[in-house]
Amino acid sequence: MISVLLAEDQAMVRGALASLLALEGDLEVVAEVARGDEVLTAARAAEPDVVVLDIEMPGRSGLEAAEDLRRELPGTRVLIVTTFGRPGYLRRAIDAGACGFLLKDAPASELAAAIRRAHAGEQVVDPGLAVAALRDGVSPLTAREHEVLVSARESGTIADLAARLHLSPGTTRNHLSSIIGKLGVANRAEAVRMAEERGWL
Amino acid sequence: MISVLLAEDQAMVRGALASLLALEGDLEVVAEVARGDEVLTAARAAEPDVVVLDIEMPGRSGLEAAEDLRRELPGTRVLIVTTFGRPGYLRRAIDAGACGFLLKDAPASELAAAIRRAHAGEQVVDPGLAVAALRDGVSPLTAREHEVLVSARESGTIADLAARLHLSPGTTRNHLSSIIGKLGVANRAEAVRMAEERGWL
DNA sequence: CCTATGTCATGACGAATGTCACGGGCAGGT
DNA sequence: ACCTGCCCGTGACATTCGTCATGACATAGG
Repeated sequence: MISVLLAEDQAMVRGALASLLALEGDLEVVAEVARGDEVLTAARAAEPDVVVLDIEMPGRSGLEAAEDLRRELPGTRVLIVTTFGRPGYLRRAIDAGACGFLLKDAPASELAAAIRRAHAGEQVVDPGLAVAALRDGVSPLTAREHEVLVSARESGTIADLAARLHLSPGTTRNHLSSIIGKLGVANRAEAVRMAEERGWL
Repeated sequence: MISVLLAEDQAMVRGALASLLALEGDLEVVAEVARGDEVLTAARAAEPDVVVLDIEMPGRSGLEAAEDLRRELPGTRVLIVTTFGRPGYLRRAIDAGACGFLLKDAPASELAAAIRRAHAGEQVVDPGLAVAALRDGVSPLTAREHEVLVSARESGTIADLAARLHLSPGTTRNHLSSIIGKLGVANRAEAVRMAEERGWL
């Protein structure tokens, strides 16, 4: 019997996945959470064999939760299941110690199969996504540039951005210019879009 | 016995929802599709009582598919189930003749309940979302402005945008200026963000 | 018929943006 | 000690962007 912790923010999807797994004789959903920051405590309490993590969740992303688990509960296997086939997500998932990376585009039957393989210690990764991750490489941005771009996503003018980052406007523009150059785009708007779709945000 | 057509692009979610509905004794999933442009033909073939539509789908959005169904198969009940609680989505869903509007944030048990109520001829709408739709009102943009904003979402500079729309750069800027004014924002980037989160895209 | 509204266009103005050159400070590695 | 890379800042420059005034044309309504 393989015990499973399910972390997924959308209640309807979570419930549906649970009922899907309930059909399998050898799987048992022992806990469900809706937020990334509830994963660790729930995992401590339920001691599941495998944790299935969505990425986009309130509180804490699935990738961060995966790091928590590796640090605090190294025995548990982690399986990332997400909507978005962002190459950067896959890379970060592997860096965070995940055993597998599955897309919600995959047929429903694959979830149970992936859980079994993860439990057996195998790595489960979508092959097409793996080559995309290799092609796009790692983010070329420095840590600071990353911060700047993240803030730039949700703040209009440069003055706002500079104020939020406690920077001079000139420095802010220099960072943005560097980002734009590295990404080979024309605007900071396009830089944000590219970084988002690559999973570099 | 209520027959259901399930339209949802993510295979895993679709399969999970199907297995969820299979647990209910009075519901039967008679067809599943992954694309919006397959809904109509599948509905003609399967003649379901209720059609459950996701909004974001390739080929044709769930909202467009709902209009098709009302026009071609007026007897079928339509239930929209979506990730995003955009007020504009709700409004457009109602305009398209949908009987219900459900969020994937809602508990899984509500799906079956909503299907039954839709089949019984009732309207199923999230109350909080309804007031939000009333508060935000309809999109203030003209048809042309709407097009401009849609294109602006995925094209960097104004010159690109003008070329794509076969417009003069000056005209393009005027349209954008008008949009920005109506939406009360500062950038076209912010205009895009606001229109997206309101469901006006 | 007149008016309001939307579309398209031009030109001009100020503000915001992206680029570049330059310099100082601070870490890590050779 | 030296070099390299990153961070922070300044100032100047050209381009882009948002705004405004203005005008032409078409359509729909009173």
